[in-house]
Amino acid sequence: MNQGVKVKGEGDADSGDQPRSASDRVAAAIVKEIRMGRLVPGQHLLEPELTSRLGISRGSLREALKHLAADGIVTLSRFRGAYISALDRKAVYDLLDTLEPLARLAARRAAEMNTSKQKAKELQASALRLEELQGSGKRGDYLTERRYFYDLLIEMGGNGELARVIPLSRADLFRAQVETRQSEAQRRRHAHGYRLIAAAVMDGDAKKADQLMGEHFAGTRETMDQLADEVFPAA
Amino acid sequence: MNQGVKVKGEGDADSGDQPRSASDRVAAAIVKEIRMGRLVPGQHLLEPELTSRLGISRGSLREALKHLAADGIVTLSRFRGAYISALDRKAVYDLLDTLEPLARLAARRAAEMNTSKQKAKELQASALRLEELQGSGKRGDYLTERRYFYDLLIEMGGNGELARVIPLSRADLFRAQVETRQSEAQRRRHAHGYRLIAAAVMDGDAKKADQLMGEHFAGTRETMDQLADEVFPAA
DNA sequence: TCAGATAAAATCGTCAAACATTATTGACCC
DNA sequence: GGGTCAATAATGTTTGACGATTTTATCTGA
Repeated sequence: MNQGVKVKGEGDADSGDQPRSASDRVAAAIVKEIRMGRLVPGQHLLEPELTSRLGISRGSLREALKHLAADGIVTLSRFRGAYISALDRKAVYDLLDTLEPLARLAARRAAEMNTSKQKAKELQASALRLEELQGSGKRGDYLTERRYFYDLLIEMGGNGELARVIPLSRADLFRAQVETRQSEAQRRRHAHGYRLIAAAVMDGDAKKADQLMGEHFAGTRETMDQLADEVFPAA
Repeated sequence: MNQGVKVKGEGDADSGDQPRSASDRVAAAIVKEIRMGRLVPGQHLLEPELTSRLGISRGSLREALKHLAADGIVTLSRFRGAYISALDRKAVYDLLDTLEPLARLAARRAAEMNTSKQKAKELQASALRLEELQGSGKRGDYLTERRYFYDLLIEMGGNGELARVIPLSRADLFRAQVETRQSEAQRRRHAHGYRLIAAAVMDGDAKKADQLMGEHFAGTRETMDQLADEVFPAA
């Protein structure tokens, strides 16, 4: 059996530099617009409007929407179209419970793979930028930098599966939804957590990086507990 | 800003009973064929062949392939098409590292939510079927039952995010790749692990369910260590 | 005026056909 | 056998079409 099947593994990894397809570009554009606040949770995405604005065909757009729906960023409803997902309180806690062990794994692995001090420095630089951007009012820039921080952390760990699975885009959505509703102190604590984590990674202290990420999530849960119900859509 | 945006949350959850789209059916069909061994890792998926065999248009097929690529089940290479992903050794260990904390979370939550004894019994029944199917030679049936076991475990936990994130289909792919290469003892241990987990869930012993799932993964890693290199594609 | 029924418009899901771009194949030549 | 180049096949993307369904607008009657 299986005669003459050409095996194409994953090690090829030529997927990094090949030009992205139209649907990938569209998906990235939509996630970016969410971070920037131009698309808000609950918003209805109309195919005619998007195809004309982004200059692509319906087919490519639908591929992108399918992708985003798989990531949980948009919700597809038959014959009613695509909506930017809105996370209710339970969905947020579920997201945090799921994201936490993955983020801790990422932090641990990044600290263990301390081969590249270059990347670790970049991580610290990103953490510093986060503390600067926090409170500057540039919400979109803060969220974009935060996403970069996580992408870097995961890349450092070198676990390709984690990079595929960890719901960072969904976390973007969650952050975009609650970011403006937090107090100054809450925002400051959040940004400061990243600097502590980056320092532990730089030190190669995997156990501490893991623990700090856990405390970071504990802080986020505390913040969520304090948020008013109006932040979340009706259950 | 954001004037007049109708908020559509996720609580609606009417997505359960609405008829599946063509692309969803196709994606499910392909995953099933992988479990059944009719599609093997590394195999090239040709659009003309699939559209005619499955009776759908190219557009719908491409949506399905995009979905599967997001799940890491097929690898898309520009202008060269879709291949069933082949996991090399590192990818397998990465998958196990990522999957383990999620599976433990699922087991813990399922044990905590011990409201529905009905579901717990179903879980135990599934575990029993797994021990029967193990060694029966019905590889496809075993993998399908195993997938059902995990789906049930996750559903019991009630964490929707976990259900979206956990890479079960990728685990299916991994299992399909190595299942026939395991020894009788390895297969028996694997199947038996599920029964122990189901029992802990039934008892509502979250800590034990978590720990047992961890041991289950330790066993799987041990099995992987013992497998020959020929099982995996060239790095 | 307003609630309910009806018609019209808009939108989605799917398919079919077409064209441009790229990879693969195979003939040809040395 | 190895290399060059045209023919072939497959993919990426677009456009147009049609039925199904939802949403919006209009009309009616109380």
